[in-house]
Amino acid sequence: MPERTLASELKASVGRRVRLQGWLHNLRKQGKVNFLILRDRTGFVQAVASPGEIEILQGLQMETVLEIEGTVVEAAPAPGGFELQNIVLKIINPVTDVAPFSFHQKEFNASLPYFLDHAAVGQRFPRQRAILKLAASAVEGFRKTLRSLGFTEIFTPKIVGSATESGANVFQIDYFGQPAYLAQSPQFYKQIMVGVFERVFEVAPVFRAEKFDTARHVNEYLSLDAEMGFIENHFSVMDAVSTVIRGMLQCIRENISDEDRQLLELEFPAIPDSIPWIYYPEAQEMIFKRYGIDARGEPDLAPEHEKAIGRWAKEEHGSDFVFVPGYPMVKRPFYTHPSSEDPRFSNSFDLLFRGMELVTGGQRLHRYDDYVAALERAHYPVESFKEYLECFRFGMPPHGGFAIGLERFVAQLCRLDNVKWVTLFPRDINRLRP
RNA sequence: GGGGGCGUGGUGUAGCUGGUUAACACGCGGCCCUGUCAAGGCCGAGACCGCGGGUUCGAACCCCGUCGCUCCCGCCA
Repeated sequence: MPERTLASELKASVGRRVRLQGWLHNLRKQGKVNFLILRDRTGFVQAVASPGEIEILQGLQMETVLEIEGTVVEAAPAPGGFELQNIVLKIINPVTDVAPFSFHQKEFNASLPYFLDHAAVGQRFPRQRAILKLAASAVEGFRKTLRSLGFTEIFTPKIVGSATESGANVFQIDYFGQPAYLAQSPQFYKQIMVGVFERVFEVAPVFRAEKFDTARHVNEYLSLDAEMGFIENHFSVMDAVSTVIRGMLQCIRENISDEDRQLLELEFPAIPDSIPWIYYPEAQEMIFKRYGIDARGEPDLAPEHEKAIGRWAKEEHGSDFVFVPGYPMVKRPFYTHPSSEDPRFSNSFDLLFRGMELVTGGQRLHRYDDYVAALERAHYPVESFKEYLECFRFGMPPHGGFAIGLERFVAQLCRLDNVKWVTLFPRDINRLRP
């Protein structure tokens, strides 16, 4: 009995008797000649069968797990040019119920809520597999690029004793009788680790107890975090972000198959050698003058403003990405480093991707006294940040970092209308399962 | 915390200026077909139109309530 052959290896096995295993993806019965499509992790294989050869499938449904033994034949009319003939089928695990989806349909005709209810099966859709594979490549690119820049990967706790930023928006849990929280961000830990490795990154979920129900929020998402020491200012961090984004796109480009690329109708984004940037107040002036949207003086950008800035970047600079540095301090967390020119504004930035906020980053405070002052200004008790602040008493270099929302990156890249298509089993305001 | 939209066979939708056999596509079952590839053709099963109440001679279609889903704003990745 030959070893298992994969769909992708068919070409190399012409003329040989092979054995494939996978799922019954489709069965086109047409009398004397029938076509059976088997799906495995590498793709699809067509097998030609006589009525007698598929008799065993009587009463069975799609997604039945099968073994097909057959002879590989080069056949011009077969998809891909190769197919199996003279087959012998063996049922590995029969399916008798009708699946909630028909995966072989060209059109993806499932609504998001129905899809999510049946995501345990729905993720088998070729389109979903393509999305998830792309997400994996994005993360691989993130890791690869940062490692090449001298960053060390770290793993920080997700159960924490105090809230990172405001105290609101955290999930509280019962930790052996005392209150604990799910980490909203690895912020403190990655800063601490700058004192150890200078440059660190982490790929991990973060938890946000925000009661939002929008196409771009989920309550648990994958945050691609990085933090680096010995920087000049936030522009040093922006340079790193540019390199990382480019590395992620490059890795996706290298790994994606032509089939997946077509399936997703993937359009690689326009990313010039230097990603354009526009200062926060200038961005507000610009969208007022250019698009008549008045957000001047407002401390934050609304989605509408981000879309306008994204449009401007595309029209003026041919870029799907645009940095907006210089957000007002009032809207940024206490550890944010103020601008040396105007302390009302910060050395922090957002990166917009096709008009959506994708990355937030910036320079952090690095002197102990500055932290104490910042915490007092924000009316936070210094005491509860004591352990976090300890590292700043023993020498921290000027540093900064950023966080990329993976789901948003992939959703924007694939032009999906909701990040939940990208999130394997999304946790949202009213969905805790599957 | 505010605001909008939707809720029709298993799925995705049409019907919604009220009129009584609720339509289409996919899926499902049967039959036909020796080259399909979103196979095709014919036949068939399957929804009393989220739920409750109201208006009316008559409601999937109008009104009220309720539940569910979804999206937007606040926030943010």
